[in-house]
Amino acid sequence: MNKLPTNAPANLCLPGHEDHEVACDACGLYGICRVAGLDTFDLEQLDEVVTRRDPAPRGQALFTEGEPFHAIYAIKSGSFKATTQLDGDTPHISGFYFTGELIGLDAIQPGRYPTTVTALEKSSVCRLEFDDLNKLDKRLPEFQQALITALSGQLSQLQANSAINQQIADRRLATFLLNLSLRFAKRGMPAEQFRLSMSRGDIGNYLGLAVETVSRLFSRFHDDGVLRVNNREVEILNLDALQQLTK
Amino acid sequence: MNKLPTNAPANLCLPGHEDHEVACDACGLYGICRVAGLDTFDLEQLDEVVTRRDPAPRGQALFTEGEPFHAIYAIKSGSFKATTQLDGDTPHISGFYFTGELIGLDAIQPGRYPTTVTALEKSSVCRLEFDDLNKLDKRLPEFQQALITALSGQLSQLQANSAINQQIADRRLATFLLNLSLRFAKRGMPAEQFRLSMSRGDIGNYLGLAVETVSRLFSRFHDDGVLRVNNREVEILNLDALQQLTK
DNA sequence: CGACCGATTGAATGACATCAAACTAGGTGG
DNA sequence: CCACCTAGTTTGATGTCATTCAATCGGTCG
Repeated sequence: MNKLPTNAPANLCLPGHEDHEVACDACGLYGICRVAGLDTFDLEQLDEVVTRRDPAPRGQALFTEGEPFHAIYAIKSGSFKATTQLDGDTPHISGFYFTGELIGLDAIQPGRYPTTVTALEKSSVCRLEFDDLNKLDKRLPEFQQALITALSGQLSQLQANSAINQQIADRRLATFLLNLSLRFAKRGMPAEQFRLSMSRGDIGNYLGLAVETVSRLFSRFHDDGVLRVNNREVEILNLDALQQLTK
Repeated sequence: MNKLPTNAPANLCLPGHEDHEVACDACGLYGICRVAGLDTFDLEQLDEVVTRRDPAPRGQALFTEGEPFHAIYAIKSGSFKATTQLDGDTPHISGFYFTGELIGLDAIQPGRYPTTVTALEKSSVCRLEFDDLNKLDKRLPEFQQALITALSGQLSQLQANSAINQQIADRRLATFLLNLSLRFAKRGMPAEQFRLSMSRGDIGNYLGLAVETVSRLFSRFHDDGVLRVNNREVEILNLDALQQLTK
């Protein structure tokens, strides 16, 4: 199996028309776009496979749980949450997606989207229609290799995050914050200062903690000098201490 | 992209030399073996890509955390646990693998195995060496498609299992047991009666609960008529009640 | 400016961890 | 084959920590 070069020459595949957008070479679809022939600035070929959508406002759903799979998405700007409505109960948040990350890979095999994915803020995405992939023809193996890379990466990241099952609330929130920090850094954003696009309620739901507990933990981390927290603005002041909490 | 037929004609790829082994058409590697040309009983071609290993005794490691990725494995018989040794702390169990399932898919992208995987009982595996895949040549796209299917399936299953983060212990254990039941059923084994190959300690570690709590829950489920529990032997008596507990 | 939603903080209840001890099963060696 | 030993499991009593209920504060939008 051919290995995909991890550091290929940077090349824009689509011009950004929005501020704070991730450049294509820092995007989870990059390897895929590149393979699809989108690294040459040929808009005609481009439109056949990847389409750029109008920005989605906060709360808008990209797709809904149970909907037939048709496309995967890459986030150009903004962020999303994935929820499952297990029966008539309150929905459960199974994950968050940020700028540069891929959405929908977990829908390929089941053939249906297992979650509803909604925008946490005004967000824009690139959309890769799966039915159009036959147009790739000879480049299919390369494309598949890029897809396998992305899939395996998501799988390992999800596994690594399973320490979040730990019983102590400190540990869960610390793990969560470090995970966010790592993902931001991976896309070239500051690792130690960021804005949470999700509410305390969302964080609590995701971590299996009460809203009040999350709030209290933020306050305690703040008082202990680990974080500087101002509403949704977070700055990591003591990285070591935060990492120590995850152990 | 070509769709892989989900119900292909059954064909053994390797003769079982051990009791209780899963048949190849119920194995996670089946789609992959089939594509690799192993559905014809050609042992010479077979040996180039998939190798059958001697049964591993309980406690033996298939590979170790951090080891360079070289192969994926399919379980012919037995079961395994995946652990991460986060720093010098006690190891954390991130998942279990059972007969017919694939191990190592999460190592492709990082290029290293993110966990140590050890046998919970005497177990045998088929091993697919990744370096040998160039021998597949023209069948590579088919193989890749099978791999993508397997990866996406694992990803969606892992996501679906995230409800295990919920705070109530009842819910966690019920979710865990139903997940096991589903996975056994998928391989043609009885869904309502099975033997746990892992200890109470392992279950507690995985779910983020104390051993004593796990034991108490089993006792309570037993007393409530939801389960019949005798040491590691489990029988689900009231499926509805168990499903109700997960909500 | 007032209403509403999200975030914070306090006090009381309840659930799970911890400590401790008895019991069981499986395996080993005499 | 049996006695023993060890690891695993179960059960009880106590303490701790997170949830729950409740009230207040702050920011945003109409």
